[in-house]
Amino acid sequence: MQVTDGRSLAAQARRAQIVDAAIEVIAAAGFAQCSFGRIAKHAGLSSTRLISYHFEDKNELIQAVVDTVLGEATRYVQPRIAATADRRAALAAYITANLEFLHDHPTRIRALVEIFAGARNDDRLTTSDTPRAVAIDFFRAGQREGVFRRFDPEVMATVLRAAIDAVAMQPDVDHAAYTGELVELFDRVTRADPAPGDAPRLTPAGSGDEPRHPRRAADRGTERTDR
Amino acid sequence: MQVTDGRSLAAQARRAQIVDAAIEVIAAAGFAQCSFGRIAKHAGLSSTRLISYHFEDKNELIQAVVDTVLGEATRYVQPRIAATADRRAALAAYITANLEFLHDHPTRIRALVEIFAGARNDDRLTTSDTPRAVAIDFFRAGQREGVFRRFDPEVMATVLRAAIDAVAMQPDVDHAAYTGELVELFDRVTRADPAPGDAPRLTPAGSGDEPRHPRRAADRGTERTDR
Amino acid sequence: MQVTDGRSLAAQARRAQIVDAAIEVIAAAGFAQCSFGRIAKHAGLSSTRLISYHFEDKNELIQAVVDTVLGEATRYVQPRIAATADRRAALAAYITANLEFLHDHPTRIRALVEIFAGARNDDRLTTSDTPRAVAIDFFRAGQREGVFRRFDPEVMATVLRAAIDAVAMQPDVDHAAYTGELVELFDRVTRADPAPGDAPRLTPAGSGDEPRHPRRAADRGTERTDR
Amino acid sequence: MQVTDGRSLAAQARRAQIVDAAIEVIAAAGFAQCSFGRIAKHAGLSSTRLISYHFEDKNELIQAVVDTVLGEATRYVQPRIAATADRRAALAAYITANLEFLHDHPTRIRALVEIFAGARNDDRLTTSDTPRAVAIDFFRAGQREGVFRRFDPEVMATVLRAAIDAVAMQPDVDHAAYTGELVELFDRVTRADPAPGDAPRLTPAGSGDEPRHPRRAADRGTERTDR
DNA sequence: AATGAATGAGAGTTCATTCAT
DNA sequence: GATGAATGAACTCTCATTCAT
Repeated sequence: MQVTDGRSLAAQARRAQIVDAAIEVIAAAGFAQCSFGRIAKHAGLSSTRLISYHFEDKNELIQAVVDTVLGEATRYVQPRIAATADRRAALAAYITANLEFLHDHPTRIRALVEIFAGARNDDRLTTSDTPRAVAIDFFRAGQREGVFRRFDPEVMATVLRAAIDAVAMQPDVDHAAYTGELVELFDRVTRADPAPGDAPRLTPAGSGDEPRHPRRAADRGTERTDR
Repeated sequence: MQVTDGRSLAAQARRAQIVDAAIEVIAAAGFAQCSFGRIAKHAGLSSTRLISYHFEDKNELIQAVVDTVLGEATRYVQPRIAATADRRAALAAYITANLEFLHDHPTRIRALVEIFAGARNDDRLTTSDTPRAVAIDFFRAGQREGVFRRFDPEVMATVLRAAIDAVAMQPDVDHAAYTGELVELFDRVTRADPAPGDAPRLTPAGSGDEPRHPRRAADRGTERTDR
Repeated sequence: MQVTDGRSLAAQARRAQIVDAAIEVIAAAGFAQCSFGRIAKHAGLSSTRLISYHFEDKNELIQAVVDTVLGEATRYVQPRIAATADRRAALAAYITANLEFLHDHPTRIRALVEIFAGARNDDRLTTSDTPRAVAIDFFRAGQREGVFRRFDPEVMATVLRAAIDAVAMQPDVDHAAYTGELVELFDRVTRADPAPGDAPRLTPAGSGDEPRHPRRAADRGTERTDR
Repeated sequence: MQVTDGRSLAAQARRAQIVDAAIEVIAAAGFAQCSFGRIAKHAGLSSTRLISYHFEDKNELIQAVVDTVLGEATRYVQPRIAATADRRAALAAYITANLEFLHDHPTRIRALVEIFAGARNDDRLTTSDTPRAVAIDFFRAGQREGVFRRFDPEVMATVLRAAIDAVAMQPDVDHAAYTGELVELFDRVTRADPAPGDAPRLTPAGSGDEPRHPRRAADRGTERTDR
């Protein structure tokens, strides 16, 4: 009976199975319809009792879904941002990676958005270090460096997250097209106004042209996390 | 028993009362918690029977909520758009009016967003002439006129609506600040790139400077509706 | 649809039926076993839903049981006390009437005692004007009049109520014997010590010998209520 | 693995730990809420399995609680009674010792009372030699000796136990005051009526004045046990 | 136009217990 | 001696809806 995080391997596997079933139910039928009964049926469990055995209550299950998907997304996005060399490339990479992950795992992200849309404050979901907060810090840093123009970082973060989340709920999406458009859009709207006769255009994410304001090591920690 | 739309005045008043109660419940507790029981209690009705008496089923009630709020918003926004003289001013007016209405009637818009976030396709909500569709047409027209640059109108419409709806769910919002930021943001990102030595900047909504491409009458009908 | 207390006659009858069934279940099986399911089965109802239709929740049902039985007991005991002419006779009448009611309606009182023994403070049972409080006031008044000796009224009230309630839970009780014994016991222990050469003995309740300290009208209100 | 009563020392310790946890849960939350789950959580056990491992079923656990507390109380009370020289002093000592133990171990006695109030006959609690039975024998013996007047020993025993148990459930009790009052009360109500010109008053427990009817050795065994 | 009464289905949660090891 | 996994039954409560007036 090997134990890793205070739970046996068997228990971890069961929890993962239940979490996966919950994700699929939420993505397919919505947060409101995500009952233990539906999850049990979807996962092929004999009774709902197995769910309440492995999770303290429904909140803990939903929290596990959030933590799982958020963790997966972070592990996907973070290295791609770390690989960039400047703010504008990092912003492009952030959008690109988010939409790629969303393209590869549409149900998981849709479940996440459903939960955030459907859960109330009294459900006590803990989303420490929310993606929006991370984005705000990122924009602030870029403004200090002079890479970004003077906009309200909170507003911009709200719009950025709203735009990405909206894609998750859109039924038939051309992800490549959306990616290009959003990268262009947010580059246009964040970059510092060029000095006359100087018009650097952002090339698509990953092209790796030299940044004018290379990111300092000190900033690295800030944008590691994403939604 | 005077009749206007197939319903007596008394019945219309009752329906309005119930719709208002539903709006308040949804805005306060979320779409998921919006049961007949809650609505009845909130409205001070002795039983839920009164609700199912005036509405065929829950879908019809929710549909009535959507139609009511959407109608109110349209009647608020549309004249403010019609009063503008060019596309860019119209876009600014659209954003401004939306956020103004949202500021004046936060619960009503929040209820709307909750419904759209929480309702599923199988709930058969008919949102003919959706705000997003209107926005798409608007952007297309602006591109034909040469006022807007070449972006994907569907993506832009998605982002525009997502940004506005996000404000509705934000807890403590400085509406004036958000308005200014969003107007600036969407002007920046939609306007055609200036020819060299030519840089018209959008002045705040309502300033009424002469448009370069006056809107044609033929377009008028299209953007009348909003969210 | 005649209405008396905000409820139709039919609803009142249903509630009474359910309350009666609850009383019988509690008396027979204990407070802990008093589930909606048991009550429904005992009352011959098709589902528990009928119970939760007529009562807001389980607390309200239990509260209704308490109010019902307490009301019945009060209506039985109070006139018998009012008919007495002095404190000592009133005390005897109080005990006698309590045990008589208990003899005639053993299940109802047993249900009451079960509830008070089994319910916790967080169940929010409101027993304003508790029998113990009434007894305390009664003893205090008797002491002021000089009829009762100097004992702690709170302790005496606790013992008096405990003694009566204990009878309710005793399986095979000779009520007549218990009545005589308790009357004698509490008379002995409460009456003022006689002056030398003066030994008034209490004759059994209802014998109607002249009291030394006739109760004043002003006191009448105090001992109206019983458990 | 040393064995004393058919169980190893380790097993005995575990059982004692579980019994203690059960006592605390019952005293704090009531008999109805005393589930294996609550006990396990309170005792810091990882699962309820440990409880059902050490106890055949719930009845055995509750029986163990009763035996434990009853044994403790007996070991506390019995010597204090044995140290007295006559019936009336013994009665005073009985009350005094009971309330002292109750004062020192309020949760344990409260748990006991909760169990007796909440448990049903079908729970098969064996309380051989119940405190009430002991008290009956005690009163009978005192009557034979002429120390106690002619009352019904069963009624008196019921009242005595009810009075003591009631103190256990009273929230904020002045134990010293209650002790004095109860001693005085039960002395008054049990003692033989004095012959004219002869008025022996009971002095507080332990004063050790010579009894008129010294207890015979044959009675000693009877009143050893208490509740 | 309005209402009371009733209902079956399903929600999450708790329960003591059994089967393994 | 101790434990994890699993389970069926029962719990209170909420749901939208139907049948009567």
